[in-house]
Amino acid sequence: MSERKTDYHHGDLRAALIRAGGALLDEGGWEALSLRACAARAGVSHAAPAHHFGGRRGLLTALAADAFARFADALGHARETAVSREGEARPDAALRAAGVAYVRFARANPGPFKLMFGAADLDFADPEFRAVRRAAYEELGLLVRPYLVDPADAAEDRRLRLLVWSSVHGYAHLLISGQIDAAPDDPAADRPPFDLVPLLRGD
Amino acid sequence: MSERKTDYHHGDLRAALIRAGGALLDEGGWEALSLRACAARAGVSHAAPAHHFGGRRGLLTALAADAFARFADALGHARETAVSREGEARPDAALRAAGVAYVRFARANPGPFKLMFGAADLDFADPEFRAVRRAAYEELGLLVRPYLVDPADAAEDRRLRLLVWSSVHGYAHLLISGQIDAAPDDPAADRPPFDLVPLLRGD
DNA sequence: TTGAAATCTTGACGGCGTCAAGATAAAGAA
DNA sequence: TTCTTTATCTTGACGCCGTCAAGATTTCAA
Repeated sequence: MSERKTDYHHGDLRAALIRAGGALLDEGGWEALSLRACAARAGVSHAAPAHHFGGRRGLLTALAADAFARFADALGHARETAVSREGEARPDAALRAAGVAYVRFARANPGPFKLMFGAADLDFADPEFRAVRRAAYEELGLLVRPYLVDPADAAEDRRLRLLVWSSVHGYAHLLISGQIDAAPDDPAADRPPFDLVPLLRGD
Repeated sequence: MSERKTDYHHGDLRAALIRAGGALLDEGGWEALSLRACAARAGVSHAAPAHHFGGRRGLLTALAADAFARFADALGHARETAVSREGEARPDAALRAAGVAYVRFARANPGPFKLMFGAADLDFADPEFRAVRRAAYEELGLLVRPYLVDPADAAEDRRLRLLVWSSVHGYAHLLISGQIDAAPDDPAADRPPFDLVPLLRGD
């Protein structure tokens, strides 16, 4: 349970606190995450986390950055390993697979997901947080690129990213917010109730 | 400032607390809303709000219900007063107007909006909360109905509601979550970067 | 070896949600 | 009217919280 090795100089306390915070995030969401509980789980004094993260805001931002990295990884993995089924173009398969991966991540990790997008007054100026958010946005760009009529048209690029992002994110967010009645363990709900491909081709 | 009339039996303390809570919601969001601050603003003792709402959860649920009612009103008003422009069908105008109204409400009332959809472990069993949420969902049904191929097809009905709801909600939520860089006072951002009409007709 | 810096602890402060007990006003019964 | 009951609101206390200052301990560089 306790991760400390000695009374002083834990060695890797920052990582241990991230792990402890992640566990608390999964259990009670970010609203219920306290620095003191996080410290207790890591086996250190109540004020230790503030030293590494500046305060609760800093810890939440670090946890959100960690979640964003895993999120971008999940999207990237889905895009790369997507297999085209009979007559399905490769970009179409990648897009659909990423959409499912997006929803699946949100459902499997509601705590981190709500933290990432719940606007818990995170520190948007934090360099690491900026970097992982940018990585996720570029994953989106890779998915949309094949559908651009003019790959150099930045406005079209932005519009297509927003279209696919908004629709998938909206479904995922409504789902985990309890607005849509779906069995929590029903894998069929992982698939958005609309097809992303015609949404992009339709213009 | 103080809304009380006498030391005891305020008379309409519940409504006064809703007003005070709404103001706090606009100022600092639901995360920063405390029963004690709400009580202080209404000019009553620190434990008074708990008596009327059971606790913080009850107050937040009541505030969310209040916000949902105003939200449904905004959508309904947009739908009813939508004017068709040269050659535009009436349902198309209503749908587009409601989409703009949805985003506009979210941007103008980020505090209530995040409370409504932020899944702040509200009391989803509360009768009033259930009623206003249902009213909003039925507003959505009125917008989508004209596009149903078979008005009796419940599955299609649900699918179209989810499509338009997801896309507009996703855009609105990404916007107020700071994920999309847009000037907070830019009215052009009220309009989703996609047209809802072909999204519904496209199938 | 020694001084400085980084790491973590200890203790305290006010604010918070919640509960129990009490005070006061309103409403109903006689 | 007076008495009793009920609803409303206050007071006080409890433990948990984030944060800060000060101290203790370890590491590291000079």
